[in-house]
Amino acid sequence: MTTLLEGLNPQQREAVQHVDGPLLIIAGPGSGKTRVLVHRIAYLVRDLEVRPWRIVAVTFTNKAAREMKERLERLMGPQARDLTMGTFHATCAMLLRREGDAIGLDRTFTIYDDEDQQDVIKQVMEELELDPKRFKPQAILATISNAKSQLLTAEEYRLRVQNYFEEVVSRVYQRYQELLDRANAVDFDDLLLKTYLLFHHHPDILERWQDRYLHVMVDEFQDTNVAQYAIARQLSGKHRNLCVVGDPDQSIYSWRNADIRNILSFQRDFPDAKTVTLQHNYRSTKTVLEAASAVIAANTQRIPQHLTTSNPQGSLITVTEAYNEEEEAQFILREVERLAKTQNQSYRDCAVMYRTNAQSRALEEACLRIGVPYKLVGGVKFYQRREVKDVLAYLRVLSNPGDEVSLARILNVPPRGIGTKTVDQLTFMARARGLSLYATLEGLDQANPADNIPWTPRSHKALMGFVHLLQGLRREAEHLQVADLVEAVVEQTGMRAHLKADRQEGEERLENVAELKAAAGEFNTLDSQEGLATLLERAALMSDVDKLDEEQQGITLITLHQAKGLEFPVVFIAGMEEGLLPHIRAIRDEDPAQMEEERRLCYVGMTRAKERLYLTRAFRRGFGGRGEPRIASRFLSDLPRQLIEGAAASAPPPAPRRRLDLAPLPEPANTPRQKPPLKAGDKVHHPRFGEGIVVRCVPARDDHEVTVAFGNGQGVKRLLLSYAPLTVVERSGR
DNA sequence: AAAGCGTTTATTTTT
DNA sequence: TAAACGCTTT
Repeated sequence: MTTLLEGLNPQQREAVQHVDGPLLIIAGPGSGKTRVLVHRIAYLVRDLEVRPWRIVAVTFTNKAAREMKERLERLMGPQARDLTMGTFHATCAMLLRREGDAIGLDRTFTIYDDEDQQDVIKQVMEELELDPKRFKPQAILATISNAKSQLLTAEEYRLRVQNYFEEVVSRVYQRYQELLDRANAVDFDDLLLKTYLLFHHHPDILERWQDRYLHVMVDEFQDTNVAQYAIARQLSGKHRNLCVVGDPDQSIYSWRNADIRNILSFQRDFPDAKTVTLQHNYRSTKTVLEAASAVIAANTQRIPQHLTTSNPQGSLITVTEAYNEEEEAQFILREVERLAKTQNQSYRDCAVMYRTNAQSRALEEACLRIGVPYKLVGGVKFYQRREVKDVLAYLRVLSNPGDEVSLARILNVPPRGIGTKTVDQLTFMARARGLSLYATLEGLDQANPADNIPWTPRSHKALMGFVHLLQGLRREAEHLQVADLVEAVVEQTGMRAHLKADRQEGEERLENVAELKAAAGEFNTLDSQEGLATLLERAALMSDVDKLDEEQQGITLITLHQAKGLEFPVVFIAGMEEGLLPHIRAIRDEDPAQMEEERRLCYVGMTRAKERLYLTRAFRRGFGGRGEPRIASRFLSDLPRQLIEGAAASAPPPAPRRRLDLAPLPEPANTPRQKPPLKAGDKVHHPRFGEGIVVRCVPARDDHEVTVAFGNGQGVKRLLLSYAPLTVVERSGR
């Protein structure tokens, strides 16, 4: 038996050993916080004889939970399986399945994803005769989500309405919730809100769980929202052993309503909390750490950290400018190849990170062209692909016939002659009779000609066929193993035949369906109902990072957000440009808080690197066809010069290269040297922004960066002289 | 009812 | 750019 405290530094040891009362661990990147959490749990179980089932640990992704559990199994054997470990959402789903009865939630409830939610919102808006152009469903949904994250129910939200938009939201929220409740469905936010309400209104139930959980731990605390923190407090309310781990500098999910103030609230709510700070980095080279620290230091709303490392200085950070997106990707892959050949670096050691998913395309294409294997994280999520969701919708209805979003989705999938008009009339009929859609459908079986049926005999026959199909499948669902049920659905609904008929994408779609069946196979050991429920829950709560396989060969393509918590020997961050990182939105909104979050995102990306870090950008990026000229990210200028090699250290870059294997792009109309630099005070004209006055013009690479203040509320723009279609209206006096 | 066509429009991050 | 929408045709 190894000693659990061996090999820990004093601060880590302090965190592991503080087991009585609240504990806040501020853990810098690479400071071994997972190690601390794992050892702390093992210490509790092995040395202090806490029963594993009395510990709950909440992680940010299912993957993190799985890995932690695996490590714990190695330390303490199979009893690690008794630990409660998962994301907030998964943990709450578990609690609600067990206790939901108390708040009128049937255990077969369906979890609605973003797409399902939008369907409901649109339906509600139609019902309330709200113009989706005036009020974007997206925006309404986001506002509702925000309210829920702060534990505001529809009623409570209504009391706080401040303006007309919120008034509209309030009405939609009310009806939206009615529909969800009636469908025995919850959305992501409900998983949290309803858990909170369950405990809030049923102190007896809360007490049972409070008794059970002697220790509550929360990882990635900086990215929790108000509801999540409230639940953590509820659960730990009795024993007060709440341990939270986080790093304010790595808070990057405020757009998902994460509230960095939770850290301050924690200190206020638990004034006796012990705080441990982990600032020694075991991951990165000195160079990487210094550079990242320099970038994050520019944030004003933060507590300064001093990160240290005993790791070697390591190689310089490479900053590269490519002509366009394709060349950027090509540079990255050439470099990957070079490292593989000369540095004996394996593909799986390399990751390319970017701000937006759209950027993955150029990278993917380059991988395919050059023949480098890759693992794409995210993009179009597996469980959200149309054909997969269609099959899942059938399964959801079989499990929970009240799920009207799914029922509406499959009524005519594959096409069976039930058109929008028939569906509308069916919905109307259900409303009129006060029945669910499903009950109305089943009722059609006994319909007699006296009921004036508002559709043609042909439609009626189609509807009856559908009813019988579902009834047959429901019977089979009772005894079939999940994978076989998937098979039955694909076969009997005619989806297989329908997909086969699609020459273009049919094959790929069938493969996806087969993959779903394989995923279902994992739950074949469970009994039919349990297996079905587990598959549906997995489909709803699985994230893409969860599926990332470190063992698999290939470079990783991943967004900066998803990269949180991961590490790679070699990291490329692509698209270091104004408008991308920081994102245009943070610039346009001129919101310092958003801008600081962009900077944190950059920091998170940089600190993923263990040995080598590359920051790349493109002069032009395909956006609406013809590439627009781009300006270097402001974050690049925060890098200490001596840590950088490559173009951006202000040395002139190589002239834009032409790619040989593609048709040459047209040369820009004006090459830099033909255009005399402008001077401050010059009056210029831009076809889009109109007239403006030059504020500044400085040499940048083999070009000039011009800052122009435009009139007409266009604001101040930074442009590249060679690419901006500027014409001089008037020279300032000289 | 369904496929096909042209137009618009909006561009982040995801449990 | 490309997705999503709405309109028209078959």
